[in-house]
Amino acid sequence: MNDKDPVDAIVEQWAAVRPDLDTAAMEVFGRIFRLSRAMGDRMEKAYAPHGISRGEFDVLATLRRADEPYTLSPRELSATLMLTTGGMTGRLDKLERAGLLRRSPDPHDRRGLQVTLTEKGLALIDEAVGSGLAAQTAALSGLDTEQAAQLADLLRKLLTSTER
Amino acid sequence: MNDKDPVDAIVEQWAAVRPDLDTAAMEVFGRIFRLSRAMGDRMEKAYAPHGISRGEFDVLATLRRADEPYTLSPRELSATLMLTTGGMTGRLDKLERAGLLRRSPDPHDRRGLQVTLTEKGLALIDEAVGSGLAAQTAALSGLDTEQAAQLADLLRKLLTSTER
DNA sequence: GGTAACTGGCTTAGCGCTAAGCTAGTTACC
DNA sequence: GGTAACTAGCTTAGCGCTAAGCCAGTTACC
Repeated sequence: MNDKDPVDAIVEQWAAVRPDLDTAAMEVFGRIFRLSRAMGDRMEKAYAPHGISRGEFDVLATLRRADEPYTLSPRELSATLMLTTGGMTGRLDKLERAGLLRRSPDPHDRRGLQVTLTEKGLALIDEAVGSGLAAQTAALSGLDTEQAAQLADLLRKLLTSTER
Repeated sequence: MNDKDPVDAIVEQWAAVRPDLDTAAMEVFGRIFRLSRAMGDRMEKAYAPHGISRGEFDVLATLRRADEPYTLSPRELSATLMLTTGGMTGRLDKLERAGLLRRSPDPHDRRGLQVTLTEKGLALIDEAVGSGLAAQTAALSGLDTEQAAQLADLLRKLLTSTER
């Protein structure tokens, strides 16, 4: 079963002091937690040279995926990024100050805003997304193509079954 | 290939606006990020009835796994939990105030401390760990035993190849 | 045995988030 | 057409973390 990893060590410790526990699920989620944290740190480092944080990347990337004219409302952004509106206000403030996006009034609803990528924001995200994907691809290189596909499939199954 | 999930949707959007990008690694890490966040929220809810947060659970669980006499130094705790010493000071303060652990001087090193689980802390963690594992087991129930084992194996491989 | 480098735990400032509440503007309904 | 319920975005207080720096105590080395 390959080398032991930190999660195996924890599972063994539990087995020693609490042999009654069923730790099977920990073998999956314990690793997901650790991978998420480790990879999150790497993404942060991958984006840092572009002058943005991971959270800010997510905002720019969401606008980029919206395609021309790269416009969404703060509400749409906070919904897709699972962020409170207060948190989104802060991110937009920083990105607007950096000249990467622009807030303008929504012509159809005077309560609302339109958030649009600037030229500078578009150029930056188009570079940064490459750095991020490269970091992820490198981290995945320990698995061959078939294993990676199998892993993605199992994770999709777990995600859809969990999100309900 | 099963149902589409949110990560599939994002991958498709990227393919539409930036068909040059290789998004294969995103299929793995995008799901790991989402699962980690969703499951993290659930763990928080699983521990809340016991009056502790997830971070506090981790401290108590690490002491519990240390076995009798359930004692470690703040330094050891912050190292295994990948936390700065400042962050650990805060967690220990809260848990000590709640009577779940005790700080006492290290007899061999007057700079150091020994952190020990109290009776109350031991009783609490022994209950809470069951709630946490139950939540994880429930979340994993969408996969059969073989799929779960296969997923755990692939994640172990990814984790060990990544942590270097 | 005295000094320099290091280590353990704590404190502080700063960051990014949430939860709750606010105001301005919109929708539904009688 | 007037009121009640709702919605968009922002503000504030509070939380938990990190990074940096501090002091007391320990180790290494000449």
